[in-house]
Amino acid sequence: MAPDLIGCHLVSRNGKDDLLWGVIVETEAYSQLEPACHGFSRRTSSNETLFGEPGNFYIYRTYGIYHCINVVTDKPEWASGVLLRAIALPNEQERVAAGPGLLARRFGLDITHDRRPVSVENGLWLTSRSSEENVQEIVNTTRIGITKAKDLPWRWYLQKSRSVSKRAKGDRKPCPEKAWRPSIGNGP
DNA sequence: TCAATGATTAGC
DNA sequence: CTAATCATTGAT
Repeated sequence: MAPDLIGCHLVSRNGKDDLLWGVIVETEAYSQLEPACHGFSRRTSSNETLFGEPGNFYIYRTYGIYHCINVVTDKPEWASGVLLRAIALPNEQERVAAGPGLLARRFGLDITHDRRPVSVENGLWLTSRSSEENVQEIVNTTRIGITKAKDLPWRWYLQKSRSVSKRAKGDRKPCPEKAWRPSIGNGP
């Protein structure tokens, strides 16, 4: 799911003529089976969404000040999701959505949006990838900003995008192509 | 109840 | 490199 979401759009409708959208250019995968995932430890009220229905947004507060946006990807009881790390806005002049915290801030999303469905009705949804050529430029590396399960190659980003998160560029070597598809499962 | 930490970012 | 800042977690 994580590489598949690269090139897709995140769209937010705040009013009749108020549409905010951008191209997802950086994602990370998290699975219940590995300790970096919020669903690795026992099910609690705070990670409940991750254990719930797929197709919902899992949004949590991090480091006291920011929020991170995830898409729940597995069936109930199978906690796994995709973290949206960076989005390229159309006509982008600045790095406004480069990094998960900045992304959430730019789209005005916080804990009150947690567990809402990915849907037009909800005013927040995803679209299909605009073109196949984007896929050719996807880079696969290990994940960022975690201390556990550092070696899993579960981060993807568009090479050409200026909007990947700050630590994303330079400091990580691309992983072998065969690592694109996780070798371990996405659930128990 | 308390101390430590974190899927972050900005600033030096 | 560290501060900011607070929900969550695990130990006491």
